Amino acid sequence: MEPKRSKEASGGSGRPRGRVFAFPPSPQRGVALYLQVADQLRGRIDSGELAPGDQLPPEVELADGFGVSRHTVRQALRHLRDRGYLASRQGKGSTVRDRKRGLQVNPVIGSINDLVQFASETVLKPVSVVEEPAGAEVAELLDLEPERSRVVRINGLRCERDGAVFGYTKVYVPVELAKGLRAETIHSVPIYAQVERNSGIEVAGVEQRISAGGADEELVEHLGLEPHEPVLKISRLYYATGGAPVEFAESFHPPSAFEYVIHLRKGF
Amino acid sequence: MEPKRSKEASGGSGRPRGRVFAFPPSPQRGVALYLQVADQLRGRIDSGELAPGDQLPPEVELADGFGVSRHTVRQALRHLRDRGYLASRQGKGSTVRDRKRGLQVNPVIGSINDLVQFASETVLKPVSVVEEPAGAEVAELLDLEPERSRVVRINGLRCERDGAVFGYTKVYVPVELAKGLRAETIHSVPIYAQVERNSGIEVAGVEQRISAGGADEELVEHLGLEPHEPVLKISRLYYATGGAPVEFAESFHPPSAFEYVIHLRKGF
DNA sequence: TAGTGGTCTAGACCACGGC
DNA sequence: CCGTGGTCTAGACCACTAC
Repeated sequence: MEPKRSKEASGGSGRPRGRVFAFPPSPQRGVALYLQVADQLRGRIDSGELAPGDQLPPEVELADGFGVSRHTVRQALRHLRDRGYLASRQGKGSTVRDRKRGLQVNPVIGSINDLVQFASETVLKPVSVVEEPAGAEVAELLDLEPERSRVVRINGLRCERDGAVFGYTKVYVPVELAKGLRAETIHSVPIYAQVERNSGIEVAGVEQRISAGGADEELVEHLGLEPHEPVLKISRLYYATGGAPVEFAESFHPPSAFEYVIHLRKGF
Repeated sequence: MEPKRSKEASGGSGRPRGRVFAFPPSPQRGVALYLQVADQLRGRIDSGELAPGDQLPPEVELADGFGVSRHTVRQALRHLRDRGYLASRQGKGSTVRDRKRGLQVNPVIGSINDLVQFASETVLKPVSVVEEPAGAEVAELLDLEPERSRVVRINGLRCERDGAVFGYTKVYVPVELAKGLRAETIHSVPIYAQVERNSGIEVAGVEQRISAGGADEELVEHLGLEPHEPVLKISRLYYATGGAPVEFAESFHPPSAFEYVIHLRKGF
């Protein structure tokens, strides 16, 4: 017994005790233990120390190595499994999965939170920000008058936090809703979130259409592709509670750098 | 202590002891306790006894009512949360979600049932059915031994009921699971459904990866595309309850003929 | 038979939300 | 301050896989 530890963080933080898989410098306080464990493992995966196909040590061994209980290790593994990093099979073990950069729509529900999560893990590096008349297609989608209505268009590179580019995005926002858009925060704060905050309009949903296309000059230039090279095209229409469109975005991704993963499970 | 229970099922099954939320008739043996708890709760939700917006009893109370530990209750709640039935907030409690609206309805494909629906509305016109050794990639995905294991491969055209072709599909099934596959029914009965029926294995989920690629000779021939023309590529890995892969399928669609639409709505 | 993940219990402290 | 979900420990048995 005696689960006492006189803790300070959520549920307590760890004290190094194990060996091989222990926390290197010092466990962060204030962060859930299982997240620290998951981060450690994810780091080993991202760094290539654990390659796709590799088998993880048994849970009990991990628990011992990290100096945590097996339950905590399992929580960490579940976290990584949910995010596509691992696969586990009873009686066999857990193995590292091949995970391209991509949007994971998880368990069954693709909630908008997945999108938020995804956006917060990536960076939009603006290439151009212009105000212009809405073209026919954009006007149609945003419920504006073609040519007469004006939109703010933001083109930029989709990057990982480490700078790796995995896509090119064009975002269209009606000028009226783009008032408070700050160029300085575009790279880190999702545009739809800024629009939400500035306009008071709440984004209630997103309609995504996934298709394929060939690279045009713009993509060739910014993504270093060959002309007409196949790219994954994802267009998103954000709309407010009443159904009014708020923002339209098109993203283009080289298939080698991005994959859209959807998990469907048999419902009840 | 004394966690002994001399059980027969996985981790033991429950014995009615609680009151309000106890198991009515008799808990099924052989089914995980947390699934039985989840089923009970889901029943109350589906029947309307627990309506959207309603708050669930606290976890400790549920645990007491069902006569299980809080951990088991939490596992059940997580199960339901993952499936869009519930939302939980620290300090507040768990509430029933409006699953109709809260879940992204996907006009094309959204849950596994939509996939069934989709498959039943379309036709697979077989071009070739062959038995062959599993290649490296397919063996990896289906958890088979490369070259030694054999698979049945079915290539065919995806058509609307009216005959319009909108894609090309390659399906791989381990020979052991393909025994009862009848060529005559391939066009109308989804292959995974036939595998299910013949093998007794139940498909529990599907992992879909959406990407883009260029048309190869096979696609040029059967879909009438230009070489290297961009196509939408969707790979599906069907797996059974334990996670064992059952079937792998690759579909290729010209962007002009097929679009993947996903609708996300703001949950809590 | 041994190893590994899956399930379960009993009990405890912490953080958040509202009173 | 209290109630509720979130996290964590320690220990145990079961089921599936492979040897």
